[in-house]
Amino acid sequence: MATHHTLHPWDMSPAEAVALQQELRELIQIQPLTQPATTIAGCDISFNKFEETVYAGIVVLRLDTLETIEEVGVVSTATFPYVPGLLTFREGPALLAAWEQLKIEPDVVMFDGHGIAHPRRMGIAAHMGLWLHRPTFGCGKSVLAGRFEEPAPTRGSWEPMIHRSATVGAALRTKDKVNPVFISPGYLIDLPGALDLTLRCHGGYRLPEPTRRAHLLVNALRREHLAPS
DNA sequence: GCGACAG
DNA sequence: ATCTTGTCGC
Repeated sequence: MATHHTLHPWDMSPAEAVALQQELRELIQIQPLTQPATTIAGCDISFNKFEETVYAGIVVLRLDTLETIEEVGVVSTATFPYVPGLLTFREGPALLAAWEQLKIEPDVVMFDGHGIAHPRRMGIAAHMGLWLHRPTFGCGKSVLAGRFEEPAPTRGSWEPMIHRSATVGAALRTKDKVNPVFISPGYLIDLPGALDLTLRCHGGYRLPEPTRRAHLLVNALRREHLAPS
């Protein structure tokens, strides 16, 4: 099964988490993929409002056929609250637990959230890349940091996301006339590479298949947990 | 000081 | 994120 080494503890205050992100940002490497990817994983979390139980899931698919080749789900407990900019501290631990259950080691990982399109360049995709030692990028449904111009209405059109004079991601139209998604590299991949993979994962919906299937998986896991059959 | 603020 | 049905537009 997939493994990872301990990078840092998770039990800390929001202020300490911010300080840790400032240290970790120095480790981020944005560069073209060094190996062509064959498999891609999508990660997501689901939970009931006001409850601490979280359902984390990862779906692995082949990039050429978009066929699902593995999926794992775990039930865990979140201790950290949701704080904009500190999402990793709430969802990261559960996702790592799910990762440990994988038999396949995905070539690249897509997250529901941002990579370096973050106030401190340490969105969940960037942060998890450091833990997984693997190319990662984020596909968010809304913006956390940065500004952008509206991309043309046709699928494939995109406009850069600018934050403090730097291009940190892109607003990408994954389907004609639907709101764009926000793609940003996290680790060991660059923006062109992340955009290419996202478009290759099109299954007819606004959200790319890895993240979309992971979302369906964790919601199913949560509901069967409430109503066991 | 005020507004913004991934999931 | 989650709670939820129908409905307007392409």
